[in-house]
Amino acid sequence: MVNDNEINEFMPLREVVFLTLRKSILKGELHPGERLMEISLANKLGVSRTPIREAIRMLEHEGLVVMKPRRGAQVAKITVQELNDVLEVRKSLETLAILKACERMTEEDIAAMRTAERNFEELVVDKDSDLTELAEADVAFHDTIYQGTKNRRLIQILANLREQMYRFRIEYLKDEEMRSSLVTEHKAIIEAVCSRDTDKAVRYIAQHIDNQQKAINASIEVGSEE
Amino acid sequence: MVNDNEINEFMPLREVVFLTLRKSILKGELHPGERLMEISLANKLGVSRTPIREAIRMLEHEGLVVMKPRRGAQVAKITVQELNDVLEVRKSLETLAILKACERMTEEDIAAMRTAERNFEELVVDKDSDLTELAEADVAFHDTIYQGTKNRRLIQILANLREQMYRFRIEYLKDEEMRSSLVTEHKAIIEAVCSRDTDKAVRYIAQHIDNQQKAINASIEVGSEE
DNA sequence: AAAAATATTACTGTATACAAAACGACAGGA
DNA sequence: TCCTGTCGTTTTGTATACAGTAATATTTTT
Repeated sequence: MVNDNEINEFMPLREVVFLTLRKSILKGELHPGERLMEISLANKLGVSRTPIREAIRMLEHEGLVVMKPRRGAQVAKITVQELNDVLEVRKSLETLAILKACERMTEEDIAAMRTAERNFEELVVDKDSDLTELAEADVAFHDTIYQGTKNRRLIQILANLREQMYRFRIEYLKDEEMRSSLVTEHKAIIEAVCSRDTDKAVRYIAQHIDNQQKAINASIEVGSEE
Repeated sequence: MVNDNEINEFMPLREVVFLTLRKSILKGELHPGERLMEISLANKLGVSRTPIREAIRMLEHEGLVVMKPRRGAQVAKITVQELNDVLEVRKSLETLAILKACERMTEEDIAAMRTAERNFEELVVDKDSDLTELAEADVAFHDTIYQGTKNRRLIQILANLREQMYRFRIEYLKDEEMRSSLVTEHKAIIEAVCSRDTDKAVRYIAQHIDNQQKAINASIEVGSEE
């Protein structure tokens, strides 16, 4: 069960387990509400319970699993309410981010942003590109903006908030029309940042998030099986 | 995520250890850079290494300790840069919070806010009140505002950001004058929220944070050993 | 046959045991 | 003196053992 995504042989097992479980949750292979049982996970991943438990502590603090006392961990279920809470915070912080990015992005940062956008666009044009790949490209684009803020804490929090919604982002990326409008929005954002036009940038990013919110809320019936 | 302040009989040891260690770090009993050695902690707290390790995983994700590979955990050192990063994010989110609090606070919420403010004021008036107590009262006041937002995620993130700065908050609370100006600012905020005057509220809270930032930066020489 | 009581299982929570890496001290050689 | 290699200690990382509890199955009683 090797999941050496990008990192070396000497990573502690708890990290490997953590990354493996997180990916499984985000990709939906582990369903919300599903119990994470230590022994079976340990067997499946070929490790002992100790690294499993430590990985679960990390996932717990990341909000991807919740603990039921004496019943162990289960994959966190996200309600519409919680999703909108996240989006409310995200909108505020994305606004802060684009503002600071306008101030602080270097020429190299901007070049990286353009490149990321082109990658995303290519995948959108290509009809039969993988959804996961597409999602990652979108993530990469936004990451270039986050990096441009030069604020480590902001980068970290935004990455975490995004993660909470990953499952649903994949959902709405299925919509063909949505994808091309994403490209348009990205380009508008790039232009605003390039000309250091903070007002415009803030407006575009707000719209971008609002559109996401609408799309996500539309694509959700969900909510509330215990 | 973990906010059970009630230490009952049935709380897992990892929680007890987590709370204990966190308090020690925040109160400065464990100094930045100090190593957290599992066996000695286990002996000191009268438990085995397992709950210690799980608590450390939680502290790690909370940002209060950092892991050095194969060297274990040490108390996180915070640089001026990081502090300002945190404050930048905090300012944005405190603004969001006061805005939503204006919208959503019930009469009970407002009553709780007033009560918390009175408690804080009493401690300020009392010349020989404990600094820790004072800090907790300030925390309690702001918590009433956070609660008023009805946004769980926002509450959680703000609480975490505040925690990162706790050590320095205690520092600047030592200043006599600072304390009374805090009372004034709190009262202004309360009035703004009561009259649902979002503009005023946002202005006051921004000023409140700015003052904190100035005070903290002034009270810091620090920065950069190792 | 239904409900209550009891045994059984399965899992978590905690402690302990073991392996291997990192650090420090000391000795020997250039 | 300085380098270097080895040994012993300390400490982490991981595995396993044990205890207690919640859930489930089974038996008993009515």
